[in-house]
Amino acid sequence: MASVRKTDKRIEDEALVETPDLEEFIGYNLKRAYVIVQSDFRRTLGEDGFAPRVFSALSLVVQYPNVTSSGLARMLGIERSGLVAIVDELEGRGLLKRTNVPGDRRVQALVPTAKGKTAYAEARAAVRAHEDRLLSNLSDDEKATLMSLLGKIRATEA
Amino acid sequence: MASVRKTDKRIEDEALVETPDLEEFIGYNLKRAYVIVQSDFRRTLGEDGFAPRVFSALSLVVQYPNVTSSGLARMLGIERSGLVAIVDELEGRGLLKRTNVPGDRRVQALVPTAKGKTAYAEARAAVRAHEDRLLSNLSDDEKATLMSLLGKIRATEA
DNA sequence: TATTGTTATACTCTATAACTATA
DNA sequence: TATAGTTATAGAGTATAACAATA
Repeated sequence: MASVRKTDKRIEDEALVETPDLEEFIGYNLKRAYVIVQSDFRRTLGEDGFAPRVFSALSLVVQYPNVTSSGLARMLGIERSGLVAIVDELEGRGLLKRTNVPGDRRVQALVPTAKGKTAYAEARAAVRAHEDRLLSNLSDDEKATLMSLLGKIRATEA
Repeated sequence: MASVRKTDKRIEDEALVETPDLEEFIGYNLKRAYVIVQSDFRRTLGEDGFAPRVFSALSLVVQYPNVTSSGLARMLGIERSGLVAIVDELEGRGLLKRTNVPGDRRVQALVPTAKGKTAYAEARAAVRAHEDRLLSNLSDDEKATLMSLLGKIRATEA
């Protein structure tokens, strides 16, 4: 039964190690924290809500109208082949349109629709609410410090 | 050509937005930072090195000898079915052994081999070197602050 | 030659559900 | 009934390589 386990050899061994090595690594802590935030994001936005990467893409399209898929890929730090499914989903939902660019027929400018702008404003509010609620045990100062330190890590990127 | 792009409409639009909404979200910054650290981890440990989750599992097996797969799953926050491939790899490399536990024949205690302990010590040193190098633009104080803030996020977990 | 968007493909990580052998 | 380990399976997310159209 379960109560026996609390006193058996395996758990006694655990008690001998105060802090596992693992907890000393930034990478491990970063991942565990990221998983928590991401899964709360998905839970909050729900089945029919945006996945994080789709939300990110929509955000950039609304803020940078006429951005291209390749531009989006660069900003998001992923390969441009990965943008196809994301843009397909957003276009399929009627939130943006692929439009031709006069002067370069290779390129498709991504333009948010009115519906897309509205949907983004609502989703942004939902995401803000999710982070405010989930991270309510961090003060505004702590959040700002965290952002700044994460920014320092991001600044190491090649 | 590329130089034209710097003055076309798409990039002019970008200049109008100082800071994209995206950058205000903890989740987004957490993910970007995590991707950087994780990919440097993999690059540093190399083709035949441990993947992050395999390193994590080995670390816990070395520090908690006789831990079970289910125990590992709980500590790592993943489903126990996911441990099978990880433990298979570590056992296949001769770094741990699945051993029977007298008194409960359902359970397999995971015991690190001598080779496993050595391999872990070396990998741990490599991971520490990777983080020290990658995060050299953060002071020790900043790293400690970051850990503490990530710990606050982890503390929100159900 | 180089770039854009795209397709095909594969790999990693993870989850869910069900099975078996035990308890 | 419940738990440990396992299998089968599926779904994200991502990458690489190649292609057609265009520059």
